[in-house]
Amino acid sequence: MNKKIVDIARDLNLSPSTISKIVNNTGRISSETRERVLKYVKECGYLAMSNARILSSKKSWTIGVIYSDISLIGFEHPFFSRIFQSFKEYVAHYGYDVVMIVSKLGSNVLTYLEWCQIKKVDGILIVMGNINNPNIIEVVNSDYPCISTDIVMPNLHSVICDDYQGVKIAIDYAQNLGFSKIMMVTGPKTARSFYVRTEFFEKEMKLRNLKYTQDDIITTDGFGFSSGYSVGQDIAKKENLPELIIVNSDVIAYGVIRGLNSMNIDVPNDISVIGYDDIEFSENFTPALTTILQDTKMMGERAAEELLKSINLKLPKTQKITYLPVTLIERESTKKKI
Amino acid sequence: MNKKIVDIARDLNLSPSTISKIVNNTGRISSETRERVLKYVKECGYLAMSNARILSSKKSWTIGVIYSDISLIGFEHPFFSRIFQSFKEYVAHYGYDVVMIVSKLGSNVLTYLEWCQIKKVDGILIVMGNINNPNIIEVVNSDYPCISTDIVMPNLHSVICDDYQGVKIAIDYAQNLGFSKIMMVTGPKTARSFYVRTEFFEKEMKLRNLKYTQDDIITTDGFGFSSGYSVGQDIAKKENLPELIIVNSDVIAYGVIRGLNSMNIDVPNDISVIGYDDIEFSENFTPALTTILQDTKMMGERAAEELLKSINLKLPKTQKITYLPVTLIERESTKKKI
DNA sequence: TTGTAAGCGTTATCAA
DNA sequence: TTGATAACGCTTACAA
Repeated sequence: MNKKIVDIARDLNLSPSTISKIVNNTGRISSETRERVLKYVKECGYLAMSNARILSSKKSWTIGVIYSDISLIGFEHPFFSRIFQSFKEYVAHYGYDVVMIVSKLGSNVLTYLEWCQIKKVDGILIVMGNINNPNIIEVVNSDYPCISTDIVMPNLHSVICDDYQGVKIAIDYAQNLGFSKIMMVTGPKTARSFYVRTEFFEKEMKLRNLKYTQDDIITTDGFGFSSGYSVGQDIAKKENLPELIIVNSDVIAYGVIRGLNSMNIDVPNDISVIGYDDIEFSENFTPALTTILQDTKMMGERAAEELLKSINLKLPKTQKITYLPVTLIERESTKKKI
Repeated sequence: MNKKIVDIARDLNLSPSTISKIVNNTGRISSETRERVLKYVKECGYLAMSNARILSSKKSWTIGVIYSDISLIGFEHPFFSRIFQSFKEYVAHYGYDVVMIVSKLGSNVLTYLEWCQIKKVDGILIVMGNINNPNIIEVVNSDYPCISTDIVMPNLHSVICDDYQGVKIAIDYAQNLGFSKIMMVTGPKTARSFYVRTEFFEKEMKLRNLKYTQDDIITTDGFGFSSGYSVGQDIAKKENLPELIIVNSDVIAYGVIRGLNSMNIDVPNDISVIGYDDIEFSENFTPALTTILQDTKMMGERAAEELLKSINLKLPKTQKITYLPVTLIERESTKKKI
């Protein structure tokens, strides 16, 4: 059996509180006994039991993670899982554990907030969520520090990529290629990013005096390949084909391209396509996908940094958005106008 | 502030222990007071604090997860993240939380075992790991119930797909297509599955009197696309081309195919290729990849089921392997011999 | 600088 | 069937 704090206190002829202070680097202790204790602690491999610590202190060193709120997309989504991965590594470095928040625990159904309460989490990461979910709203408006890498709402700090910049870059690039007939294909507007990018698209097209109609902005009915596929086929049927399509998700872009192909339209020779995200596979797709890279590693780290900051500072909650830059990765699905 | 167990005991003129018994469904209580308590508990939304429970009881209702043991592959790997996802859902149903095990927590570096001890986990899931990692070995040989969905070693129960069946199915299929010149490309042999599949390949080829040499089994130097790519190019240079290649990972198979393509060899017209895993993208690759499907959802669920079983039964640890069936998904990277 | 003692919120063991 | 009471292992005022 491992020694407990009382054991090592007894062994050293000191009191448990002294040990505690030394181990936690708190209070004033003579460097003499500090060293003596530290040495012995190392020898015994003494480690404080997590639950006892949490029970008797305010901090739990635990961060709850809301992930699969939208059941349509789970852990397998490479975009979000990379954010999570990088977040986890960052906070671990500062001593935090990461626990998945679930809403049904055994027989009782818990709200996210209830779960956070019984676990006494120090903070919450919303990797992705649904702004209409009452559970999410409740958590965001609670006293728990929260950070989001997806949704944006009042009282919430979000770390997201700059969608306006992304859209601008894409259109810039399209123009440099010599195109003016540009379309946008977006995913379900219930997702914030899909929604705002169409707004920005319209704004920028107007600013640049590029013609477009509402028919040039198509919303898919889902997040996957097949949704893109049927949209690709629809586009192929238009009398007036676009020169370039900006698709707001790589996965959907794959579908659009294949849908186009199925109607004998070649990418990039007939139409150029730009994706969004730069997930791992885009490099290996045929044609390799030109796309807007969102740096998921940076998102995770930045979210972690901001969350830890607000845990330590305990500031009042307000809405805040931290924008991260995006970059265009040029590959083979786009081609200069000839 | 939420009520604690003493509060609701006082309110109801009962003792905390009685409340505890009722909430935990333990001990004998008159159905009269049971109902009264349950009603009031629901009203107040009383929920027991997790840490206090863990401290005073044996169980933590927590399962530790070892994931990124091999730093080369992280959460973004769709194969493993899906297993994790399905595992998590299963155990949540039985009241278990899932925490990521990390080896550096703040300033001190912990072994996996130490981490499990301070967290008092009830069991451990090894989603993927390295059998040579002393941390893993220590955990597996400890008293903690463990389950693995990847590695196989003494004292460990593993839930994995039947690699022998997979290889057999692949060769069966190749023969049905009319081929006998079959190669295998495998990933680094440090990964169990990559290793055993080559063993099974040799065994089956012999059994069927199919000719092959050691040159027909190629090991890549990595897990990714590019490793496959260079192998694909190497194969293209052979004087005696194979008719079909079994590649033990979809991702590597993508690379092999593109490497072949780069040397003007078409798949499937010149050579057929079978992958392994059936990750999400294989359907959308060009050509759509014929592959051996490993049912990750089932793996996660089965692993969860087996782990909970051994948590509850506390049997002595022995090596055990639960094999799950695989199936071949026929797509466009393979073609009948003409 | 160190020690005492009272919590933290449950569960578990006995008694009643 | 219910209730005292002692753990569980640590932190933290406060006292010495």
